[in-house]
Amino acid sequence: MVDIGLKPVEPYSFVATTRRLVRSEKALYRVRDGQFLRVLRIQGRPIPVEIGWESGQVRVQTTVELGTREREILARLIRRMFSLDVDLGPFYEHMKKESPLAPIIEERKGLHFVLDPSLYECLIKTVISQQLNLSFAGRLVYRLVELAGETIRYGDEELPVFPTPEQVARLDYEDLQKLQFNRRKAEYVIDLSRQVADGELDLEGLQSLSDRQVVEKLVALRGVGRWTAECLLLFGMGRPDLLPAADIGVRNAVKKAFELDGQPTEAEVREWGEGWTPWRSYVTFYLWDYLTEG
DNA sequence: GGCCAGGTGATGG
DNA sequence: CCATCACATGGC
Repeated sequence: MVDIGLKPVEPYSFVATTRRLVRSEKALYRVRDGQFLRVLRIQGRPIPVEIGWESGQVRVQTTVELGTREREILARLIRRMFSLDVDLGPFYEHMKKESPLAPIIEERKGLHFVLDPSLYECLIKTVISQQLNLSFAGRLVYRLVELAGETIRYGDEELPVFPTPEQVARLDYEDLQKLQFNRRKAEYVIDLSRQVADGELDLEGLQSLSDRQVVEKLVALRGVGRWTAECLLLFGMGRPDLLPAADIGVRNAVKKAFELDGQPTEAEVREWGEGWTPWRSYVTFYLWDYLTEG
């Protein structure tokens, strides 16, 4: 039995931060009266975890017995995933005179990233999402999880576990084509998983590199372009200053916020974004939220 | 029915 | 080097 309270750096809004999970992460997060339920791997062992908010803290619970070391790892993972140590004060200060973004940002005070628990999971989900509308992409992720991952029982629920690289590496391209992946995407997902499983691709080793070095390493992989590399830096690593300027969502959000007639080009978005340094990831994230949540 | 989705690599000039 | 294209499917 584990019950941990984790205090975030203020300002922090749990409701705003987890809203995205309800909408587009249904494959892996179950919602039960304001609480989130998902399986996290702690030292390779799948642990079902309940995550909620109580009196100013993130409350993490599981009925599974954990040792001291495992509890520490779990606490650290949750702190990283929910960005509990990120101080957004300087971001709000930096953006408060940026018209017309300031009010959009102000409305979302306390909204933080929710990072994926592993870079592998982030990479696979991002590759699957390439060029697809979010709802179809989410369905493909869920089908992959169902096909390749295991499930574990927690109370009266059967919970999906995101597959390991080894589990996906064992699939054939045709298995994913049957799930309505296009041929090339099936190849990307399986080939990348095989490289991770074989130890050719050390994703966690990227953590020590600069943004530029990470992009350089990742775009060398088949199926990974600049957009995917930047998303990994954003949603896998929580790096604060990435601007996926070619991204259709960012461009549509800029169009909406600045009331432009047409979609801005990648170069135009980059030019505007220069003033947002060193917080461009958070601007991106707030723009996506603005676009999807109004 | 056509066009676009939180792109990418293959192809052909 | 740059423009164009296919890719699976769903939503509008």
